[in-house]
This record gives sequence, structure tokens and C-alpha cells, in this order.
Amino acid sequence: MVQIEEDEVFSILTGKISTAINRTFLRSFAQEGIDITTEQWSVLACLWKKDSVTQQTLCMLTSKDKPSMTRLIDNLEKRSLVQRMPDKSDRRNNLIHLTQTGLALQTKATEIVQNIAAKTLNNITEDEMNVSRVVLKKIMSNLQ
Amino acid sequence: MVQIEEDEVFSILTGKISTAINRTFLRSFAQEGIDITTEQWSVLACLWKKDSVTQQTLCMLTSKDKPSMTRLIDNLEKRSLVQRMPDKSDRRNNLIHLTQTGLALQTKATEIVQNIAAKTLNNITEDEMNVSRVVLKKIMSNLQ
DNA sequence: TTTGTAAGGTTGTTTATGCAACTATATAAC
DNA sequence: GTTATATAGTTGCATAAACAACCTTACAAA
Repeated sequence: MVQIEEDEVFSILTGKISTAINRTFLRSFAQEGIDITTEQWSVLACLWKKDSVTQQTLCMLTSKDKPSMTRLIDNLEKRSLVQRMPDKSDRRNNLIHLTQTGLALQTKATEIVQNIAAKTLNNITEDEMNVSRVVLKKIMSNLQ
Repeated sequence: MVQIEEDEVFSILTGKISTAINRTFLRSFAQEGIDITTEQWSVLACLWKKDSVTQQTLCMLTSKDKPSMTRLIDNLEKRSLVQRMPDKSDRRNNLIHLTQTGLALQTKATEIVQNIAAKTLNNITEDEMNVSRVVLKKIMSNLQ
């Protein structure tokens, strides 16, 4: 049984680390003249792997709920990065399709994200990384 | 040098884990009839340790910026959990003071948080936990 | 004493989350 | 075929984050 120290619980629960990462992320993107948020990037990253999927699919891939996805897509459409397309085989679906602009962002954005990741994970050893992977998986499964 | 796999970067950057924890947190509190958010709790938790501190102090303790804190305190005041008090020695300051209601929440809230933490960290060994602590510290310092 | 500057807070705008309630389409049961 | 139910997506409301711009009070330098 793990002894839980209040301070570390505090740090994790309050999302200190995730908001710090998010802040870094936003600033790096802004600095490079890319006007998207972390969340918008997370959707684009899915589409760069596989384009033209339903909003529901994107919800599952990003662990966001339907209303959040609706508004994320709204904002991505405002920036002309994606476009909602009707699905002929099932009219309930929107197929989210990358525009040329959205597609063109991939290289630069991916590079920026890799840099952030490298900076964030600096000094962390391979062993520490492997343990962390296990821990993260356990936590995710503990939370369902 | 750590090899960074895109999937795990993705999971961390998108805050999948922190939002999952946050969701669990909100639901547990709601279930027990406590109507506060994770962020509001994080402020209360500071005050339970040391009452009557400035908003700026709370900002530093919770890693939030001034506007966020202003609105958090607004919402905590709405719920009558804290009260802004003038600081006679420096009129720029607000001293944030726990009300009786805010103080009374401590025991139950702390118990709920401990339960969430225990559930979240279930199955994680002492060794894994120790490595994780180190990794979290390194990440925080990498992000300043 | 006046002026400049720093520090503590607040407000406005945009984006995002959670939840509940809603519409529209599809599908299964009768 | 009609009804019931499930699925996809949208909208409304409250809360929170980031950033910039702002007001007020304190304090130091001239």
C-alpha cells in the first residue's frame, strides 16, 4: 500500500503540471506564429494520422466529450483548418476533413511539439521513463 | 537521451490524465453533496493549512495567475466559503479568510480526496511511486 | 513633495471543460 | 409500418485558463 503524501496529491490533483505543460505549449506555438491551442492541436494530430473521421471518433481518441468536440471543431473551422463534411452512408455523422491549411501545419507543429517534449523530459533517464509509462497506464486504468 | 514516442507525448500533452482525474474529483465531490470544483478545493486546501493570506500568496501556492485567482475567490465567496478582508497594514492586499462553512468542509473534503488518491494510485508499488516523484520534480523544474 | 515605478487586484475577451437537455437520424422489436 | 431506443451532434449554463489592459496603493528617488 502506497503512502500518499498530501503535497504530491495536491500537486497532481490541482493539475499544476498539466497546466504548466499547457502554458509552455501555448507559448511555443504563439512564438512560432501558429495560432492554435493545445486542444485544437490534439484534434489535428488525430486527423494527421487518419483524416475524415466522425466527431465521435475524435472524442474517443482525445478523451473529450461531445460538446467539447463540437466547439473544438467550430473553432478549427473558424481558422479554416478543418471542414465538416456530410457522410452519405449515415447522415447523423459529420466527417471531419483537413483543409490544405490544416494539412500544411503538420510538419512545423510536429517539430514544435517534439521540442517541447524533449525540453520537458530533459534529464529523465530511460529507466525512469519506463517506470513512468507503467504508472501512467495504471492510473488511467484505475480511473477507467 | 530519452526516445519520445508520439503516443505518450500525445497523452500527456493533451492532459488526458489530468482531465480524467479532474472528472473523478468533481463527481466524487458532487456525489457527497459538496458543491465545489477541483480548483476551488485547491484554494481551500491552502487556507486550511494557513488562513488569512493574500490572493497573491494563493496564486503562488496553486500556480495560478492573478485573474484566475480573482475569479476563484469570487466563486468561493458566492458559496460563502471564504471572505475577502481588508489588510490594515497594506491596503492593496485582500486577506482571504475562511468562513465557518469553509472551515467545516475540511474533514469531509480531505477524506474524499484521500479516497480518490488511493483509488487513483491503486496497484502502484512503492518503488514506482518513488521514481514517479523524481520524474514529476524533474518535469516541473524543466518547465521552470 | 512630486514623480516614477512596482505590487496587488480586477475586468474583458477568447477558448475550453462538465453536465443536462435537446434535435435528427438510424435501427431493432412489435 | 409503427414504436421504442440508441447514436451523432448541438445548445445552454456555470466554471476555469491565458493574456492584455486597467485601477489602486505603496514606496523610493529626486
